[in-house]
Amino acid sequence: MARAGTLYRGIADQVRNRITTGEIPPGTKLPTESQLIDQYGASRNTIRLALAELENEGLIATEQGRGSFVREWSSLTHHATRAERVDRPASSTDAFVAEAREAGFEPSTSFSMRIEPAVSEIADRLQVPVDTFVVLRRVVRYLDGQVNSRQDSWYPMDLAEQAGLNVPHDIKEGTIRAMAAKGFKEVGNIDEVTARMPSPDDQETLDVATGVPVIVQQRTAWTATRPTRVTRVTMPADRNRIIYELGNLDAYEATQQ
Amino acid sequence: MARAGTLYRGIADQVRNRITTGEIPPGTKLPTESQLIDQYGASRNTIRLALAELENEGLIATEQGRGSFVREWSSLTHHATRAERVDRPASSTDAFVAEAREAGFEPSTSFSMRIEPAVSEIADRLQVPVDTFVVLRRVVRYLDGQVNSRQDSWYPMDLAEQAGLNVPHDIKEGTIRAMAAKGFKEVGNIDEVTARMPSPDDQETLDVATGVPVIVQQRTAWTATRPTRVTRVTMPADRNRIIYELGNLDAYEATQQ
DNA sequence: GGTGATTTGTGCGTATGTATT
DNA sequence: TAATACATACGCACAAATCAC
Repeated sequence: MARAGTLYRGIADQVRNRITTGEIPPGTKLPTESQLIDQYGASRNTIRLALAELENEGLIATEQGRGSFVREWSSLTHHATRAERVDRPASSTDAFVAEAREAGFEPSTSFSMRIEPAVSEIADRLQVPVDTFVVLRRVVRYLDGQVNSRQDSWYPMDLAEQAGLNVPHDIKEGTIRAMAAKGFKEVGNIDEVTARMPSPDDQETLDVATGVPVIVQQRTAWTATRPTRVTRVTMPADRNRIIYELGNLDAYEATQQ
Repeated sequence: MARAGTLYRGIADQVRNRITTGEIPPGTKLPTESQLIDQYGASRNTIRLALAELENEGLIATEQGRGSFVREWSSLTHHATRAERVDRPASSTDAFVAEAREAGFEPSTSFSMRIEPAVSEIADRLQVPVDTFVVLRRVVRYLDGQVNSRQDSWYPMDLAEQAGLNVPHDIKEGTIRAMAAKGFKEVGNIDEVTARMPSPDDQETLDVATGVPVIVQQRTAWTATRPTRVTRVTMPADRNRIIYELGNLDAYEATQQ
C-alpha cells in the first residue's frame, strides 16, 4: 500500500492506485466522503484534502450533491499540418468542421469580431507598434453543443481592410482565401505551442474543469514578405490534441486506410 | 472589486487582480496568511482555500516557513522542426544542448536504458504486438542543474539490435544516425502534442510544482516503409514551449538576424 | 410535484507539526 | 533559541445541489 508521509497523501495514493489500476474505471462514482471517512478513519477535511489532490491531477471530478467521478480524457485531433494542403484549402473553421464530422461529432461555431489595440505579444508578431489597432476575429467552436475550443485571430488593420476582414460576420470562403485574393498569399507559418492552467475567464468561456490544463497553439502566418495574422487556438487538454505530420509519410498513410 | 458568489473566491479574485495588474510582480512575496486573515476578516481555512485556488492556476507558489510568491513563467524553446534539417543533423540530445546554450543555460543530461514490454500506446505506433519487448532509452535533461524535461525513446527490438541501440550508454553520433547507417533512414514523423497535470511520478522526476501542467510531445518517426521509434518528451509548461516552423519562412528569418 | 435524505460546498474554530528566519 | 509562516489534522454548522420515494 502506497503510504506517503502524511495522512491525506496516503489516502490520495491509495485511491489513485484504485483508479490507475482500473479497479475504479472512468465514469464510475467514487465512494462518498462519508464512506471514505469510515474506511480511513480520517476527518472530513482530511478526506477532502485527498480528493482535492486527485481533482487537481485531473483524475476525478466532484459534483455537488452527486459525488466524485473518475474523469475520462478523450480527444478531438487537430491536424495542424493538414489545413495548409492545396487539396484541402479550406478555412481553419472548415478544417475544424471536417475533423469534427470525421470523429462523429456535430460541430457548430459562433463568431464575433472587434477592433482592439495590440498587446505586445500580438504586436511583436504582426510587426506593428504596441497599441496599434488590429482586427480580432473570434470563433468559439462547439461539438454536440459543448464548447470545444476558442480560436482568436488578429490581423493588421491595413490588411484586414483590403481583404474585407473588418466586418462583424463570418467569411464564407475563409479569411485565408480572402487575403490571398488580394495578393497576401501565405507561404509559411510559425506555430508556438504552450500549455497553462485556465484563467477564470477560460473556465467560463471554455467550460474547463479543475485539474484540466489548456493547450495554446499560436500560429503566426507569413507571406513571402510580411506577417498576415496571429491565430491562437485555446483548447481544454482533456478533449483536444494537436498532430503535426512532417516529411514523407506515405508508408504511415498507407496503414491508415 | 471582483466579488464572486463565495467568500474565498472573492478573496482569490482580488488577490489575482493584484497579481495580473502587476501590483504584485513575479517573484514577489504575497501577504502572509495572518495578514490576509486580518485584511479580509476571514478564517485561516478560507484564506487557504483562496490561496489554493491561485496555486492551482499556476499563479503562485507557497513554501512552508517562507510564504507565498508570485510565480514566473519563462520558457526554453524547443524547435521541433529544426533538428530534422540536413544542415543540422544532430541527435535530439544535441539539439537540446544547442538550444539551451543559445538561451544562455548550461545544459547537462543523464542517461538510462532498459528493455520492457510495450504498452498499447507504444506498441500501436511501432506496429508491434502489445507486450513485445522494446528498447527504452531515457534522457533526463537539466539546465543549470535544474531538471528541464525528460525524453523517452522506444525502439523495436530488431532495429535496436541492428543499430546497436540496446546498450546502457549514450551514443555519440546520435541514435538517428546510428539507425540511418544501418539503412533505417527516417523520412517523416508524426508529432502528437498533448498536455496534462503531472502524475506524482512526474512531480518527482521533473520537479513540477502544483498548478503547472506538463506538455507531452510524442514523435513517431518513419522510414519509407516502417516506424523506427517513438520519442516522447515530457516537459513542465512553466519552463518550456515548442515551436514548429512550417513552409517558407525566409522573410521571418530575415527579421531574426 | 414535493419532501426528506444524501452528498458535496462553504465557513468557522482549535491544536500541533515542520521549515524558515 | 525564539518567533514566524505554512502544513496537517481534528471538530462543528449550515448552504446548495441532487436523489429517492
